[in-house]
Amino acid sequence: MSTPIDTRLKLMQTATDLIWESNYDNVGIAEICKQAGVTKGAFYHHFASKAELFVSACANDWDHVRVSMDEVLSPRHTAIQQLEKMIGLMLQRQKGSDGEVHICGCPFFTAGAQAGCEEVEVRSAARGMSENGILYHTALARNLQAEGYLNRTIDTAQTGRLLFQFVQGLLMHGRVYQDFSQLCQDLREGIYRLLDLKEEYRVEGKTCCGGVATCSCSCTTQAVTDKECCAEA
Amino acid sequence: MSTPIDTRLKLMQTATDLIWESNYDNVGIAEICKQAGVTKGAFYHHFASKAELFVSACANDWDHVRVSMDEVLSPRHTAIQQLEKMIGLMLQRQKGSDGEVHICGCPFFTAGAQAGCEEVEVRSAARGMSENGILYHTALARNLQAEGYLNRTIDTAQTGRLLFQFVQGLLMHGRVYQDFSQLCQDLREGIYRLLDLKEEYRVEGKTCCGGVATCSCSCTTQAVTDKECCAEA
DNA sequence: TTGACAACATACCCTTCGGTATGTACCATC
DNA sequence: GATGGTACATACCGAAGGGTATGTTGTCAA
Repeated sequence: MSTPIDTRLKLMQTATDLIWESNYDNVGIAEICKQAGVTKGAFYHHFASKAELFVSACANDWDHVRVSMDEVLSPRHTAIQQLEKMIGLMLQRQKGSDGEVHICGCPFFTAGAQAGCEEVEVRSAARGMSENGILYHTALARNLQAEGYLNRTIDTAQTGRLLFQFVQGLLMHGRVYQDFSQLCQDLREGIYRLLDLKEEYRVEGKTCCGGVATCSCSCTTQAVTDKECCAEA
Repeated sequence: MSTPIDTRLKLMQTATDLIWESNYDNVGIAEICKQAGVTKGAFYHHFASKAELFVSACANDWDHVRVSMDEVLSPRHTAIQQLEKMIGLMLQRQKGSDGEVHICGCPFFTAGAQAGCEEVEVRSAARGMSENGILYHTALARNLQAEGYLNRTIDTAQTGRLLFQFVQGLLMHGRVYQDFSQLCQDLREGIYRLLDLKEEYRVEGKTCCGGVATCSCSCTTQAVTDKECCAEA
């Protein structure tokens, strides 16, 4: 027997999944309810509106992502390890729970861009997610800078923005083309260039995730370097 | 008295404007007709569906943009002039006809990302627009490489993709934050880093378009360098 | 003059969607 | 065992959206 908490979580999770694969406007409450196996009555018992569901789903998703991100940026790792882990995390997110690759970008950022000029709550939530992302990218840039991995002194706040913006554009592009191999290569190359990472710390993207549509390697959050990640190759 | 061609053009132009400021799903045929000053009967006389209008509007918009882009990449200009002109063109596009700044990104790329997994015609048209954009960015990278403006030898096709993806991500971000000054700075800095442009050819973004919400300088397609652009400052 | 066709205009249809109103099963508390 | 609140389920509503059916007007060739 499911508890009210279960129902609420199931709705948020289902909404995240469906919106991720499509978009906020395209996903109806009816479909969310159907996929979640609950009725509209249950939905409106837990959420005042579709927008409120979205905001809650954002918060819920971020709660999970934040844990991974905090682990990635843990002081236990060197900055270069943090970078590799961050890249692994981004790629990992584009895989479904079944391991199949489906590049959908970030569900909430995408939705924020989608929502046009209306629905302030939705835009505000998406904006908050962006700010979170930029914060972590900025911290990563700062760490890399401090530990001497970069060729020149950079404005870390700006670099955080540049990294975030690039990654979002990349994922949007990947969403259209669904070429995971190219995504892997471009992600690495773009990040390296935006950071101006010293040559000796760069890893050739081509050696990793060389599959065309599905990725057979294990770029999980556990992977530290590309070589470790693709140790079996 | 307006001709049928006028009506058709007006519908495409209005659709472009409205979709640019909102998104494909959010803009209804009724509103497009209302803004264009025609009736639904006229609309469906010229277009079989909303999707067909979108595809036609894409083609129409690209016809205009292509002319500017060809001028920018004309062999009459040095590669560094081409780069500066390209940057100017991108920023120029974020201004309305009244000169007021409203960062909306690229209407068609955005729509492509928005359309979720449905509406193949729309996705296909948006994809075509991306390919056009990448083509021109690749050519620019090739020219810069050939004329010795870059620090290292790069894969120009990949660099074209990276530039395009970054710019799209940047504009999406700008769409949310509407900070034109930051957009100018980040656009320059990101492009310079992705290209690894030699230091002496880099222009400080801060000196240009320093306004917060509105840009008083004349970063038109005519501007060649930042200094020329902001000559009056 | 008339037939035909392009170029609309008006009214209407059907589906979908977000949201609501109301009913009900269950469970704890007094 | 009556009461009340939580957690739903069912049925329904009004608006909006894409699309259609049909009527009207102007033009032009035969």
